[in-house]
Amino acid sequence: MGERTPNGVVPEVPLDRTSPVPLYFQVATRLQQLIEDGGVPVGSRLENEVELAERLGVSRPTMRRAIQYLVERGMLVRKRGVGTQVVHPKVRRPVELSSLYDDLAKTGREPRTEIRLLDVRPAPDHVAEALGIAVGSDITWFERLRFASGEPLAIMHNAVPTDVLAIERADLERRGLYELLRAAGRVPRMANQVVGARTATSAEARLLDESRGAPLLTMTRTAWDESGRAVEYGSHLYRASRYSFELTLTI
Amino acid sequence: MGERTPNGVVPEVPLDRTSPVPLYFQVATRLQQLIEDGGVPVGSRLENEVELAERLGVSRPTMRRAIQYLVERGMLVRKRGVGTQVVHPKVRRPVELSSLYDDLAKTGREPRTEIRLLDVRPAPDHVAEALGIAVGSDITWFERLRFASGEPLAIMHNAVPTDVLAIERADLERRGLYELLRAAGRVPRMANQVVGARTATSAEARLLDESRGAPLLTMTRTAWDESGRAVEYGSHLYRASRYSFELTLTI
DNA sequence: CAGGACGGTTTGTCCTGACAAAGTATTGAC
DNA sequence: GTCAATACTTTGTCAGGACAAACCGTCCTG
Repeated sequence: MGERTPNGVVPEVPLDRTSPVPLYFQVATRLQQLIEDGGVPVGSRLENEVELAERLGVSRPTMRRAIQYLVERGMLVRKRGVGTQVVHPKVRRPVELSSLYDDLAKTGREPRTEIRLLDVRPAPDHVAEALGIAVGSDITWFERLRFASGEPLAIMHNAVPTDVLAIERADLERRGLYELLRAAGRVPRMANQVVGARTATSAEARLLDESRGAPLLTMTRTAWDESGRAVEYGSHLYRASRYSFELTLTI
Repeated sequence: MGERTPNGVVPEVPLDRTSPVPLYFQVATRLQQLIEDGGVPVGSRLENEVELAERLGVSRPTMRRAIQYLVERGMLVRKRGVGTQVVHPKVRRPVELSSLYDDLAKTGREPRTEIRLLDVRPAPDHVAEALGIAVGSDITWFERLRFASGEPLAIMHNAVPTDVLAIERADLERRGLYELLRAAGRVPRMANQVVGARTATSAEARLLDESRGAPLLTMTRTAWDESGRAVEYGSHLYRASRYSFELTLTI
């Protein structure tokens, strides 16, 4: 009898079938908690999905969907004929499409923004191309200086098509661009970024409180909303001494 | 009667039920082709999934799975009560976990590698921590200089645990690290990267054919295989004048 | 004419059932 | 003892059906 007993046993889970939260999600969330809290040790094998579904009182497709969800997050690995294993709970979310403002606010680093320029102008060639709009279409163009905890961190140039969102100077000072876009229902869903480096000109150095020739991280980005419409083009400069990009990749 | 006729009509698809390729994947691939070739215009709405399933001769779950696959790739967007829309076919794959060597080879830029150092040593603190192994465990440590089309491009320091893979100098000269890992069955599936910038020291500048103080892109990365085992730690330096990172993000 | 109620459309969730394919372990033959 | 055939376990794929929830447009009422 080839019984391969699993070593990661999932206790019963209280499910709420009246809740608007889908069943598969309730199961997935509970499982994720168990893994993160160490209730199901890393490297252990889960029970097979048929048993699991039966014991938790859900159908196999629902159980599969919950497991699949965690597989996509990189918490579980499945092999046909073998089983489902818990792997490396540290690395989780694929990549976050977040804004600098959000990142700073989340880590309590008091973001502040100084708007150095804001006007409506026809889109120049490279901006129009990046946004996929006609050259000369109206865009709001602005330059911001971003501070964190009182220190300058980045110079940001951005373009937003005027028919996507009318940008007010006052709003932009208090809230991040992405927050404004989200509030207007223009939620960025996809972005293409190019990250590079160069040295600071004297003008840039002065603004960023660095010396001429200091290393800067450059990032240019185009973001689209869920309907595929380009909502933002950005060309940013970060002080390399204070900022770096962190990202998690999965195949 | 509120009939909302779709404007993106999917023609019948020849499906091969004897093929080992899953049905849902055949459907998805065909659909993807149609979108990329412009057969189904961007912005158009697809027929509803029930009809589509019926016409293609598959069940609704299968049809849903095919559509879901393309939604995850960012080619389609669905809204309950509305339908499925084609969006922006340009931006596709989430992120690729590829190696510099592969990238260069693919674009025909003749990668060449010079191994400047290779030995087995106990893992120092920061490497052990990044790899999640005990301090002092044996690793293969090596420094490589990577050329593209005859010009120096990057200085790469890497560590690979000896029990993951025994690295031979000769192999490394002809093939990329990731190719070696894959060949040994240690396929990298997940990676954590931090990208920053700094200026070159004179030693680094000499190697890279730059001048002292030239901007460099820095990248440190830890990669894991599918079982969650750390297979590689890398600390790389790229000439910012010749290299930048490009990535696509989705929520 | 404005605004809410209503109905139709479309995707989302969930279930049961069945067979296929890939690994793993056991068994049996040589 | 070694190796190949076999049985078993586990995940992968697929079908068909049912109801719920969100969205859109229309109609009716005030």
